[in-house]
Amino acid sequence: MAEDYVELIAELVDRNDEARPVDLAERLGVKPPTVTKNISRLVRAGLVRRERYRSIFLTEKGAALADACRRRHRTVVATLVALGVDPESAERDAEGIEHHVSDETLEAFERFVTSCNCPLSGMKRSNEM
Amino acid sequence: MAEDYVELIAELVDRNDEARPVDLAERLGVKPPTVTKNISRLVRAGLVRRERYRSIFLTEKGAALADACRRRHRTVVATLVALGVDPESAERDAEGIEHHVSDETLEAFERFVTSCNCPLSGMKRSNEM
DNA sequence: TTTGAAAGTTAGCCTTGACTAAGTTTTGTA
DNA sequence: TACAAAACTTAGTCAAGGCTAACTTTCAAA
Repeated sequence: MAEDYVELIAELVDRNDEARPVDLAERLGVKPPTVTKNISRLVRAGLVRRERYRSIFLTEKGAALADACRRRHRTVVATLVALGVDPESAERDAEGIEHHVSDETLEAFERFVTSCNCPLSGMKRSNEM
Repeated sequence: MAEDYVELIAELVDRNDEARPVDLAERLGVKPPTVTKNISRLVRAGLVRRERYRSIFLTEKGAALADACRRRHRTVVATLVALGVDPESAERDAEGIEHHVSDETLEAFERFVTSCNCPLSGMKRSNEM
């Protein structure tokens, strides 16, 4: 849960200079009270800071986690695409897959996408039957 | 949850001709009461049948789900290995990843592992730097 | 054949992550 | 500037999935 939240908060702050609970709720497909409750957990975990009725921002620790998550997310998406998955499905599946990718597997993914010199469509052509 | 259970029940029945709660608990890393409760949910879902104090077996519906899960599991593991992940990590990561692999992504994985004619070590050699 | 240990179940509790309903604060606009 | 709508929070509920403690059933060995 924490990973999805900090990843999205980082994205929203990048884009809008703030992360509002209402936008988090919309993007995560949950209702605002759920966001309030989960943000409280992230505050307790030292990942975000917040003032009541105000937007949410990452702490340094939260920002570090978000960076790692976003990097891993991009690697998973790139790997799926390189394997021939269309970008929309890749994006959707990566959302779930990324939380189960160990450091070791992530490194293998990185080696793989780096070794294909075709950043977006990947090895598609050479893997098709 | 259901997928992990039916997959494991199928494996245990294959190996021992029955799936005992105590073995399920051990393999899933949970306590026996947790298994009892979850098996009740699977009975409600029509995936397994059970008599009190007896072993657990899959219904036809459960067996079909188990087959699909085991096939998908093998494909995910094979894909990770082909990507250069060592077999132990691949097995571990697949356990979590498999639940987030859509049909479309699964097909891409199948095309990929089929296109490498090296079933176990995969494209490792050609992907190494 | 009895009996004790192993296996299984029940009851009750906890946390997580979702929800609705209802209240409070903020904010844009008339 | 006042006030209605939007945003946010609080309170209370629920299901899933975990646990321990305590009870019942099964089974094997003496």
